[in-house]
Amino acid sequence: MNKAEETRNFIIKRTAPIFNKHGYAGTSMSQLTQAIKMTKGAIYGNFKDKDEIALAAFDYNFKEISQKIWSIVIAKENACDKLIAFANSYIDEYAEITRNGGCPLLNAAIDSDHVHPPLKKRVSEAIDTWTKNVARIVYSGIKRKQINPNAKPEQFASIFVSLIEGGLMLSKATGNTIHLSRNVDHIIHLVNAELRE
Amino acid sequence: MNKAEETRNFIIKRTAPIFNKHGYAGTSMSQLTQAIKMTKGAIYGNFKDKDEIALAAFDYNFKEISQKIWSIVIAKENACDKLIAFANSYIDEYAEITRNGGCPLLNAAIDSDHVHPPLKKRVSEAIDTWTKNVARIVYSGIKRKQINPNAKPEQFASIFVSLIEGGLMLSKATGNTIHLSRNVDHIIHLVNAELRE
DNA sequence: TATTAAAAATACCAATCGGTATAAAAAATG
DNA sequence: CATTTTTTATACCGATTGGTATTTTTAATA
Repeated sequence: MNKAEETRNFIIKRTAPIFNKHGYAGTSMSQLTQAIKMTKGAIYGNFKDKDEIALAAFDYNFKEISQKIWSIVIAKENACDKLIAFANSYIDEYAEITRNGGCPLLNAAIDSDHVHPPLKKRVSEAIDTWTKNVARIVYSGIKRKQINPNAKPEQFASIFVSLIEGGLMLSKATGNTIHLSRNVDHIIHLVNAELRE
Repeated sequence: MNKAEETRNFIIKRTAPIFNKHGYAGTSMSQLTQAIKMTKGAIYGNFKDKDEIALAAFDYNFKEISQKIWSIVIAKENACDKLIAFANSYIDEYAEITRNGGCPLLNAAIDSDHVHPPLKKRVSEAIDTWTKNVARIVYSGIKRKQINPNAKPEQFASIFVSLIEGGLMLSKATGNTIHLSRNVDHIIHLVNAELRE
């Protein structure tokens, strides 16, 4: 990794939480130069414009949390256990997520709309992969006779993701983790009462 | 209503969707003057600063949708029917909500964080009243023997609001209403299968 | 280590930002 | 209808915006 790649990664890492906290319009170049303790020359030498950093920042933020969650999920054998571990990991990671400005998917979904079409497209794709991954766990569970064959994977995926994102929003906005906790409890209840074979 | 009040209301009505779509930082005074087809004199003659318009805009947006939904809810007698009508009204109003830039509560929750403390406080209060209103319907249903006494009103309220907000986010971000539909279906299922006596 | 190539710092750009002081216009009031 | 008061338009403010051209510094290479 040469110097350029090194600083490019450094810039993304340092500015990613700023974009996540303040949004695209709310983040200024001066905030970024302050955060990286470098000048605009360093930024514009490695990025075309503000848009390119914002997109890279979203990719970074999303990848960071995805990898963390996914490593927890793949460690479980049973499909139901995967889903429960998935949901519980948001409780475990809640402090870290809020420290970085909240769920990057939720933030970018709201922030990008009417403002940043390429970012909006990326958010839409990220939602698709997320819901499909949840549905895939359910399908796999059905095939392996761990989950009730009458289960509706896509329906469950929408509910699952909505409860996580909605819970994160409510808890972060009110400063009360109880909303997320209740939602995760409900997910676990759904898995055990309606999915588990 | 004198001229000042008239234009104040006019400004709020016209600028409210702009703040909802673009967020506080993403909305400029020039966008506002363009929307109202008046000059800055008209704005600063009726509002102290940008903050004051933003807060008034949020109040307006939230009140508009709240009144619409609430009028549908109070028309029902049975607590379970109230909850179902409540959830269904978001399906009916989905087009109108997205036309105005999405759910003002969700947008302001994301937008205000780390940026606009007074707006964040208002969002937090709005969430409290909303969840409490849902819980109150459940409590009332229990008292009137329409809802299972083992129901947990607060838990249900968190889930209810999360499914609505999460569904709105997913559907708006992906351009696919199916997520909101699935969530409303699940709410109805919960009401009929776990609440209804 | 000398030379070349790349990266970062500096200085600067027009445009726009939110906001204000003042002047013109319109509304309220006697 | 004349006068006063309120409301809106105009002109302007310093500060900051994202971005660029150039110079200096640092890294890579022969």
